[in-house]
Amino acid sequence: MDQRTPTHLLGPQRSDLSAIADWDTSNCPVRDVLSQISGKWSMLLLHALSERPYRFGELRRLVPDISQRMLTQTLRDLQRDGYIDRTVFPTKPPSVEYSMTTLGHSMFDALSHVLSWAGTNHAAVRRARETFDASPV
Amino acid sequence: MDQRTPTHLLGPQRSDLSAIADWDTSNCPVRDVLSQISGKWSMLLLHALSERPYRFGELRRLVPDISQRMLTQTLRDLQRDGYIDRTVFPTKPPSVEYSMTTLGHSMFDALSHVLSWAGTNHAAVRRARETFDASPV
DNA sequence: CGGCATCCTCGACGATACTG
DNA sequence: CAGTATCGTCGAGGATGCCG
Repeated sequence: MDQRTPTHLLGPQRSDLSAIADWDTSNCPVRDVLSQISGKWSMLLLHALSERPYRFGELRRLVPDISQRMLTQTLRDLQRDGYIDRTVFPTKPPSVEYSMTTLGHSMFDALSHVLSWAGTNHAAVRRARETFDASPV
Repeated sequence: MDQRTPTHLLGPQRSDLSAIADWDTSNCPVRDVLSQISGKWSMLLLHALSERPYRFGELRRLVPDISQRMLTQTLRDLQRDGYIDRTVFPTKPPSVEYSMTTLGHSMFDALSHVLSWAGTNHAAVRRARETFDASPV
């Protein structure tokens, strides 16, 4: 095969690129999963909830520039995919707590590789960008 | 701190969530990097090029449902960020080869953790989704 | 062959107001 | 407090045609 560790972008068991063709979002596992966590706020919320559970209002204050429409919707999507749990406490007024599931934690662990890469190599990317923009070859 | 390996979503050296506030795309390293590779076609092309270099037309045939406008643009963006190289051979008619850089390979290695997670856990996510949709609590 | 220029669609996301 | 409903914007991406 190949020694480059290029993984299952395709299917679980195929590593050839012969049939990339028919992979729209609906039948490609990778795109199906990633399309949900690549939203504007998903990673921010996942990061927060990876530390400890938060209530709706707490998350709002943590991320002041998120509209509450998107906060609601993003949390719902993350819950739908099984990454976070939503617990309602029948207090008065009601309070709702969001917490990360086991599935969510395992996903975030994988994601953290990319996040830390980004933190480490951000400068290199910015330099590459500047170089490229300087000489529009 | 914390033992959960939640990484530098924030800044290079801070692991508190106290100031998530002022992180728009422009001053958050993670979002700055990820916004470029989370495009519709970026990962597909990165995956292909992680195996071997390809020419423009080859990539078109590999991914038939990409418009050639987006192929050009995505390749340009990846080149701009330093992930791939663009080599023009002055043949007649001209041919252009795209190949992954060292930076690109190191980034793709980090990304591969997420890709393989997606491949492994796609079924679990789909099940969670069905369960959620079944009972709109 | 490997593009670039133009026009258009459509869905993600924002702003605002109202509710149990 | 934790949402839902409605309307509006804006840009990613698609379709088509031309060029060195």
